[in-house]
Amino acid sequence: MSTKHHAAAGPEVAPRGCTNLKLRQITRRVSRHYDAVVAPSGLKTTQYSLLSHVVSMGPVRPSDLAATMNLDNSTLTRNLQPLVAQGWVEVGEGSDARSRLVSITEAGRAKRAEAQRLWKQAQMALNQQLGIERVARLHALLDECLALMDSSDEGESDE
Amino acid sequence: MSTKHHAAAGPEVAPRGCTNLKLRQITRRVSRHYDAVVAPSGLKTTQYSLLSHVVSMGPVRPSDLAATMNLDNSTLTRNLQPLVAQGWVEVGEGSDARSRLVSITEAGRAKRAEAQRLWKQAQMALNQQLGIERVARLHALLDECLALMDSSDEGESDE
DNA sequence: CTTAGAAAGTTGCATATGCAAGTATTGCAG
DNA sequence: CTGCAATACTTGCATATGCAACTTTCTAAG
Repeated sequence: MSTKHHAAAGPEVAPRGCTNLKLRQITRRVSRHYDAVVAPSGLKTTQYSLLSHVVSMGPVRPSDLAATMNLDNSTLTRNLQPLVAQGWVEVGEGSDARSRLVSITEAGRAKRAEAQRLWKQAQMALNQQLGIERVARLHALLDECLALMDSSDEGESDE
Repeated sequence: MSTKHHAAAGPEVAPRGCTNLKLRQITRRVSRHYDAVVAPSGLKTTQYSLLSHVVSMGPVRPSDLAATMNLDNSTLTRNLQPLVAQGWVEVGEGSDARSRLVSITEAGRAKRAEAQRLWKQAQMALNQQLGIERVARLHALLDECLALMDSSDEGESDE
């Protein structure tokens, strides 16, 4: 026997190809699709996601926002800038002098609602193209993977 | 009927959440992992992928390389630059005066082999973390999605 | 009070990514 | 030969992304 145990239906064949490459490819594809559909609102989809998180998380500390979105703090700092420049979010003072609080503005809330309609179109078009059942399976699988990676990374570092 | 066909077990519940967001999140996570493992070779994983494609596609036209990798031509042009600067690939003249041909150098081939060992470690660590069976399912699903998006985009444009 | 560390963000540097517009070339109709 | 359209890249512009190093503040010892 080659690898080790295996139940009736699951021979443990190592998956072929590079997971990272496949993910990057499909992500580029999918992002281009969403970006094209959402573009009329003046938002990139990355900005739409960020704006949505600011809405749902209320006034929030940058580091919490970054952690939730799986973004590096420095990336978050910079991704906020175009949104601030457009007046869609505000970065105010936090509890300390070192902290900040990110919050949505009225204009931001409106822009987000506008973009949300377009987002929905993009999502529905994708569901159509891939088949709703397949998209559902994809979501489930991605959620599982994300959860597994989160739990593993908890006690990392070197020790 | 609502959408169309469906087998016994598939009630067509619209998937929740944003496919694009989920993909981007997991891709960031996974890329950071691969990048960390492959870093000692001096390559980012994007560069490793590109180098690998140049190896396997032999001397190749930039636009074919870009198409295969699902990259915009302009992105490809620029992604090649660091590799050229390091002497890992060469961009020579093509059949015409406007075309080019991208090819691997000896140093590039060696570097790719070096990075491949690290890549394999990264992939195995991921298989371990997520479970090999889940990774296999993910690959299969991503391949399906990519194929469906490819076929749909064929005759796009406006007409 | 003073000071070494921890905590929270920001900056410098390098790459990745795509769209629109620009540059060269080539192929073709007239 | 001319000129226009198609081809094949490249550039300009803006954003996204992360790591390492830096700045400012706060906290806890002494």
